[in-house]
Amino acid sequence: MPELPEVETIKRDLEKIIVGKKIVEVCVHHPTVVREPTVKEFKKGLEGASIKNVLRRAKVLILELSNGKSLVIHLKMTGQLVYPGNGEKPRVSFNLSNGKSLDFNDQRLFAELRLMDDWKSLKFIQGLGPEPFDLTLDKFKKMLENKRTKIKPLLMDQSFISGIGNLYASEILFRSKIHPERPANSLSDKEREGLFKQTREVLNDAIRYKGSSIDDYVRVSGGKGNYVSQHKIYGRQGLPCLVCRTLIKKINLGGRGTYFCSKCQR
DNA sequence: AATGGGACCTGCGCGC
DNA sequence: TGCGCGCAGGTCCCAT
Repeated sequence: MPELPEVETIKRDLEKIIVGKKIVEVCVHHPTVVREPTVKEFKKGLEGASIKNVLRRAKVLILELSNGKSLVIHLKMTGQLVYPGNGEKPRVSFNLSNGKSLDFNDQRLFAELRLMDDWKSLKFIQGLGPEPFDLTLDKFKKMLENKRTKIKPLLMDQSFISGIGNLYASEILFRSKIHPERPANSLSDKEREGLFKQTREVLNDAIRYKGSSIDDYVRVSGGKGNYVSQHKIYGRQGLPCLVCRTLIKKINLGGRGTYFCSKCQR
């Protein structure tokens, strides 16, 4: 579930809290989440290092360490980073020199932790499309040309544009008044411009509200993100559209729940 | 090339 | 009350 706004929120929270702190001990309670290298090497490479810098690329968090290595964290759907640890048994805990711990939780064990020499060499990172905020309108328009794919799965395609997932794709398309099944290359100039604008606006607003706390997403403090109060379409199937009162539909698109208003979105 | 499905997981809510 | 099932979605992988 954590998409760009949630991961960006965690990044900004972490930046304030853990930069400059030293990791004294790493406890791996569930080895499944450590994907690279071995658990032993993972611990060895982290213990004694301090955190120099926190970065975000797409939905991925990167903690750059004083020893030149990087801790790469993909939260997937249910991953959480909580500081200070709240006593619930985490999958992995990073004990810091101040006696507190940064806890990594992940109910469904989809998340991935990696300790790497060069995070940019990770295949997933290499395959990523541009960050939404790095794009210009012209570039974005060109990207949509010759794409016959349905627009919603395309927005969620990380090799096309990075950071947008199921929730924000629905919100962006509703506000752009574009039907999620429209072929990308069928969008008019005006629609492409609107889509570009709404993409930035929705993601920016969501960051301002500190993300959407549905399912497992919490901030590093354990607090919630408040963008759910601004949702107009996601999760509202059967309820009246906030603009025209038409009942909101839910369909399956690319295996994902897709919410839209059949009157507002054409 | 694009699309569809299954796999990975677990907890929750639903129907019976 | 309890059980089994489907669903939730990020990403990879395979088949068509």
